Amino acid sequence: MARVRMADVAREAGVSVMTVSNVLNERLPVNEPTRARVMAAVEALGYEVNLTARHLRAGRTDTVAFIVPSFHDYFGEVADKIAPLIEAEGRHLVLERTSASPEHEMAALSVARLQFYDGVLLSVVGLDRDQLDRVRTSKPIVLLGERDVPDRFNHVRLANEEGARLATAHMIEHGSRRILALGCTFDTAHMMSSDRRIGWERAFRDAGLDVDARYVVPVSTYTSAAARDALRHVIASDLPFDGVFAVTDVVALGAVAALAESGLRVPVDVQLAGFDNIDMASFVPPGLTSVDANHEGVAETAVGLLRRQMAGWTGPAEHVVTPVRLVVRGSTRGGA
Amino acid sequence: MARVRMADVAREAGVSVMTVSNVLNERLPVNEPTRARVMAAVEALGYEVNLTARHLRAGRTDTVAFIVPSFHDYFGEVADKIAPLIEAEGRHLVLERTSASPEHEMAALSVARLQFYDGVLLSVVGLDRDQLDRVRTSKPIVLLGERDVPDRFNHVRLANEEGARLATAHMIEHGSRRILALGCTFDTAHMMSSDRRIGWERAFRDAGLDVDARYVVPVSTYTSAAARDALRHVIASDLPFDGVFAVTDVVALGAVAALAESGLRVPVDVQLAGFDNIDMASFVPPGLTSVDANHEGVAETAVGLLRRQMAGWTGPAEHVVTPVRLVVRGSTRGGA
DNA sequence: AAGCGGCATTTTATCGATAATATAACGGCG
DNA sequence: CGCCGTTATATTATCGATAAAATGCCGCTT
Repeated sequence: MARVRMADVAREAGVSVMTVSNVLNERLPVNEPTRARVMAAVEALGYEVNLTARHLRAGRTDTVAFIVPSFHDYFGEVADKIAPLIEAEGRHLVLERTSASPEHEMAALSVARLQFYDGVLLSVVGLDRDQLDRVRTSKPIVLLGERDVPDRFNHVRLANEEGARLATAHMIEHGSRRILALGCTFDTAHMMSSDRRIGWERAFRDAGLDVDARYVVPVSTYTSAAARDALRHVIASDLPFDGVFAVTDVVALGAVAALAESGLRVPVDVQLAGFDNIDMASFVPPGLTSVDANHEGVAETAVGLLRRQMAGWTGPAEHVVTPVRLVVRGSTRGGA
Repeated sequence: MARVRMADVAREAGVSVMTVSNVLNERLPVNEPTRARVMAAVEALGYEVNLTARHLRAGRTDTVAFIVPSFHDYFGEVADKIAPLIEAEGRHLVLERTSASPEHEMAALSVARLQFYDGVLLSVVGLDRDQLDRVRTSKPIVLLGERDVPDRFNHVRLANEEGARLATAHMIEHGSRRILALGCTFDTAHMMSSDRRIGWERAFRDAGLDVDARYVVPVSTYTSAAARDALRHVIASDLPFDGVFAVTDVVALGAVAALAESGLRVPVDVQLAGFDNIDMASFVPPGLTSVDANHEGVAETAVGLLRRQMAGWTGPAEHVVTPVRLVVRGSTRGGA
């Protein structure tokens, strides 16, 4: 592969290896004629630095990893927002995935893997506070996601509860009284969906209405297919409902399918709102009302914290909750 | 970071560094008592191997890169299919992105970056045959995508023309005569959209119908937003149409939005078919007829070719065209 | 009892770069 | 004219592992 070594360039240019290194890294000044000879040799031989050797010696990779549960949908979109921010600093971004399993997440955080990167952004889904606490590394890390995390980690998360409250309150305001919390759960092991359930509950309480636990409908996975199946069951069960708060837009899309096949009209018979405001939300008729998770803001905040850590900041970690806002579209009655 | 070195473990266990290495890599046999002492020392010190040093010495990273134009939608989904196949072999998969620019793609193929990986899967979008021909490396590489590539590279691509033909013929068969080719182009610089245009044309010819170039409607980017805008223009222009073949499902989703806002009913007034069969396609009412690009098959074929190359195969490269099939749903009249 | 083969372990050399330190060349100044 | 501080380049040591060769030890053969 990198058949040409720095030593070959040095020989070709009639200088020492260090001079070549100095020319390429602009560390120590090199006289112009020498410099030109070195550059010519580099060109002639097609030399490219061995990044692995540099890494071993210099301890730097100029690479940041974004470790996600899976590559598609939400995380792919966020990754596309993060990439330019990292590249603007002259670093590379690579994605790794964990399959959302705690073992894989721990493996990704193993000292061994971390060595490859100057910094790591980790979307935590499976690990709990204790497991995270066991991660001992001085590597710059910023955690993303809804789990509870140890104080010493920088952490960026969404205002889940507030977002769910906003969406639910909006549907209550426009006449719904029996709103399913699709994909929500009472299981506090999954913070995202239980936080959003709490927001859904609060909207009811705030409106002076009762909360009915039967309206919390979990899904087996956060996919459209599982959501569609879960909602089909509800429809078949005769539990009456006139609104659906879906825990994510992907789940909401499953709901759209189940509602359509049962002849339930959106938003006339059933109002529907999702969470994340992924691209798709504006295009699925009649437009999906969704809580904008502010990907861009999350990306900027997280990268900012990571940058600070990589620059050597040693102050206390920050725990940022980025604000959300409701984007109203045709799937609720306030929409166009 | 990796503060604990193999030498520390060796000292703790009272053996040489090589013995530790042999225990961990199971290269040479080690007596059980010694082996146990080493393992105990590893545990006690929390040692983890320095992968960078191993890479430098052993020339192996056990990591494969999938280099994509962008992280979201199609590529994210394919990546999720590829990951388990790579992991099944005990390797890691990482994603890098190129922003679809030729410079970035070349940079990704630079000798320097390639060193990090044992093999590379590259989705080619921007590079032409000549540029690819300039890539000189013996690193295992498999190219994915619709560009024309030099013979020496393994290459997997979809049956674009056939897929477009299938979708268009299906709509003709069910009564459409004026079918837009949304997102298609006459510009042969973009093979994917021109190949699909050719398939669209062939369906017309096969049916004994004339091809009208006005029905080829390009989009500025392959996004739903651009597609919606392009279709709005067509609707406003009074060019009559009764079918839309969208060059991708994402483009089709934009079409769904434009049709819905103009009150055009799918499939009664306008039939619609997309390409890729992404997850979303089954859930957007009334279900999007789409050409199944057979992600799974593409992933398996590509990984198979890569595996063979990484195992040392030196025979001629293969150029595989994976078959496609039409998945009929409610957006065309043959559907449920 | 000397010699030899096999196994467990250690020694040595190396992967390809960079940080720190050393040396050579040169010009200015008293 | 010789001493000294700069500047340019070269040497040396090192990052942390692994491949290959060397050593030491044991029992077994003859």
